[in-house]
Amino acid sequence: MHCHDSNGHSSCVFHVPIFTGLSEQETALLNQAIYSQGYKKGEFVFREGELSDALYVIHEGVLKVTTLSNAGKEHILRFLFPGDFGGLFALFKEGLHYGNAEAVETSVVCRIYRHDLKAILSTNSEMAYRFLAAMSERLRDADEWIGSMSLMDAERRLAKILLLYFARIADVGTHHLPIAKKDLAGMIGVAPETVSRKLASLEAQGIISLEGKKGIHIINPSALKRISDSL
Amino acid sequence: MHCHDSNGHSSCVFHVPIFTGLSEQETALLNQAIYSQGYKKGEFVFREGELSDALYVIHEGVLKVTTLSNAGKEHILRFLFPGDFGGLFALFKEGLHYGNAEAVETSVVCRIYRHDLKAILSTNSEMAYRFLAAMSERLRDADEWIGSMSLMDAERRLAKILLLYFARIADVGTHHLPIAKKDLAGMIGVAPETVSRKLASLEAQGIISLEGKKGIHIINPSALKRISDSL
DNA sequence: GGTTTACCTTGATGTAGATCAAGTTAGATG
DNA sequence: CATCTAACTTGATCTACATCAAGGTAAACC
Repeated sequence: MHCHDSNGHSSCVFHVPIFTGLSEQETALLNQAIYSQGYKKGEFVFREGELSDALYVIHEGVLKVTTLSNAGKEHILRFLFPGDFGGLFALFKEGLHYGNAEAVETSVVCRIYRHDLKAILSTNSEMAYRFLAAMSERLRDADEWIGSMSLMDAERRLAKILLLYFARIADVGTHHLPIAKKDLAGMIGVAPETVSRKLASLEAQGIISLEGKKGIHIINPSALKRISDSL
Repeated sequence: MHCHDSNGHSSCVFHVPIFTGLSEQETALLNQAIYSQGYKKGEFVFREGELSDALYVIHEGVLKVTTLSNAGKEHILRFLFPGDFGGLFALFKEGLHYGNAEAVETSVVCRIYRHDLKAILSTNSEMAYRFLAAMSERLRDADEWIGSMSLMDAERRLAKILLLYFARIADVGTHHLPIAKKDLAGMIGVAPETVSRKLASLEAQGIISLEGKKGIHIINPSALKRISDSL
């Protein structure tokens, strides 16, 4: 299925920074190469160990990317929001996916096959360059997170992840985290109980307020920033 | 200074996978664009916060890339060995370096300026594609390491880093780690004392043997593998 | 090559956070 | 809408590792 929105215009990837500034011809080419698919909550877009030859771009919804350790413990690598892309390693290294991508809520994901992407990249070096820039940014984020994991305590990491995700969430226009707290725990590498306690502590300090299971309101973002920067 | 080895042939980057398969003309172009510089132990190739417009490729020696937390605690992101490259973020995002690159021993580093690299990439899409592949591999490594940091204990992380670096070191042809143990500690995010104790424990189990300050011999790599994979 | 210095080792103590356990609640499901 | 179930909370205990402290030792430097 090709990817068009209700107006009949192409959609999916055209609001993604990497794909901006294409000529009309290239746009048409790219548009032809896009396949979209819907996923319900809990469904997998791809799984660890699968062979793949496509780039995945999130159009709607949220995916979580996880890896399983040999003993079966799950670790959450990242969440993907609209405009984010995934599956890079399997795409470029012609290898296997090293993570699972699971829909956290009903989602639409666009797919561009390697063959088509390669063709577009080879005629558009600006786009290839933007791709390199986007990947170096992701690499920077990963490096920063490695640093945080190794020298920040649970409270600081929590403050950091809250700021990080609410910055993304604010784009989407809601302050309701579509993420279970145990998943939050999985991301920052602590036990769910610890997240519970730390969130309660932040609420007691008046920095955030909690409502229901997934409702987290940031009352005082600069206090969070102070905590996460304090080391 | 342009970069030539003692035979008068171009060197530095031509044994680096990304730069293979260039035409004669492109090789000449690239060769013209390479500047090399020597660094003594302890000297910095670049520093956090500096503006930069070059790609750095390690020719000889070892660099360590570190970040400083706001409070001044150092974390080691990675070591760079001959053939590795660094400075990607500042290069592609036209931003500032987010890490310090320091020579761990006498080193030679080659530099390719953005302007020249861009020119070469734009006429050689295969090379741009190889660059993307190399970066996706580094991203995978970073992701894997984030997972390890969050769900492995000190002993497993130590086993993993030993295997990781000795695989690289073996290429270079020595089993003598050019890295102080406190730096090893900095990489895996534990206290130096813990590294001391865990190494002693591994030696007691007959898996490694220690000699002098930086001498670590891997006696039983598969035992290390078993430890690092056991979760 | 002797001296200096930073690195390393080993032991003792403290603590953040994991784990275990048991009760509570929100939201999914039919 | 009622029920059911997975997620969450809160408390008690336990442990791996950090931190503090005080020698020892290799390597770097003159």
